[in-house]
Amino acid sequence: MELYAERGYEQATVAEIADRAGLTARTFFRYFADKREVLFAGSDALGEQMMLALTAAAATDPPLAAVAAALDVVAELIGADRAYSRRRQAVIVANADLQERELTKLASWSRALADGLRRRGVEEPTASLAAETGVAVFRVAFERWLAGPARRTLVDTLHDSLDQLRTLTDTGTGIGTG
Amino acid sequence: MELYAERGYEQATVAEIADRAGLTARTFFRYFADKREVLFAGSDALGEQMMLALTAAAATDPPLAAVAAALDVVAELIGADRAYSRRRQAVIVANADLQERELTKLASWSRALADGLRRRGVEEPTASLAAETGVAVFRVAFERWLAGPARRTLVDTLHDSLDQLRTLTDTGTGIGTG
DNA sequence: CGGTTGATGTCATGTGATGACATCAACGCT
DNA sequence: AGCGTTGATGTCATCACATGACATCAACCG
Repeated sequence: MELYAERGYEQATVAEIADRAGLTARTFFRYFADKREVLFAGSDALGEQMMLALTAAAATDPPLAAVAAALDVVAELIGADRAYSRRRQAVIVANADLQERELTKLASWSRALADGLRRRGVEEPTASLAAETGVAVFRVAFERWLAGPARRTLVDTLHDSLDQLRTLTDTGTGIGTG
Repeated sequence: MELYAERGYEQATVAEIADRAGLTARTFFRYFADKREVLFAGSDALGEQMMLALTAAAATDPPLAAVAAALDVVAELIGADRAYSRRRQAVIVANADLQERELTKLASWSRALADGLRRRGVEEPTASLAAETGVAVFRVAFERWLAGPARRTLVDTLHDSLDQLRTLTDTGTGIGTG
């Protein structure tokens, strides 16, 4: 992340990154599937914690509540270091390739959540809908958390966004409500 | 798409693709930013139609209704040729790089929708929330449309999914409703 | 001490992507 | 007809990402 921040993602060559870490480029590619992945390796561990929280949620929780509980854990973990998230996000926002990878990681969370919901007996398309929606809300909350004041926690921001989602759907989609 | 379907995305070299089109690889890269983009060039035009529909929606429509109206147009356009969508999706699903690109296209729709909503006077985070949620619902509807029976239209599937979203949020997130 | 294993390095290679420059056809103008 | 401009395409050179094949070396174990 140092090099990506210093000279930009595209300018930083894999050889340089590996060099700074005291390795060769070949070794870099043994640890990371590609040049981007070095910034996203942590996402997988985060996703695992998320899934633990999902399975731990009460079986009686409605789908979106279970998803919310899972995302809460992610929010707690990520929310612990806002400065780091801001640095990292600055690097990602500056490059389209990195944004693509981030979307992929979030999509994998969504898929995992939907799988988890189905294992809890939630039918399709409810499971996918709850998972996709939950991640969408998380994405918005995360951005607002980074943009907003430091005192506001990510967890709180996430809860707010979930509330606002309810308001949004209650107001109506103009379909089926007449 | 022929070559990608025949031998897989990774096996098809740009030189071959260009060759089949009677061009050189250099020319290919003048028309498409990268090897993937050739499959997604149409998305931009689709996004423009979507935005036209958004601005055409009644000013009194609540945010999610306006987004729904915009996505309706997309659903009509895409829904016109299910066979094509299935072929295309088969190619995309078979390769991670292509899936990444599709996610960014959808993300760009989401960004455009949020912008459009803000121009209509919708505040943040409502605008982003409505846009992200709408696209999330569209994504689910699209997948279900491809998987389901041919008689079911994409527009109908999208409406169903929007209804189910309301059910989902009404059931509660377990936060703020006690 | 010899052999196995895992991590790393070296080398070769293919492909995606891009800049610099050349070519050529179409077109408008005199 | 002849000329110059413009846009599309081709050629060439080059770089960086990515990966397979093989070599090396240290740690560890029986």
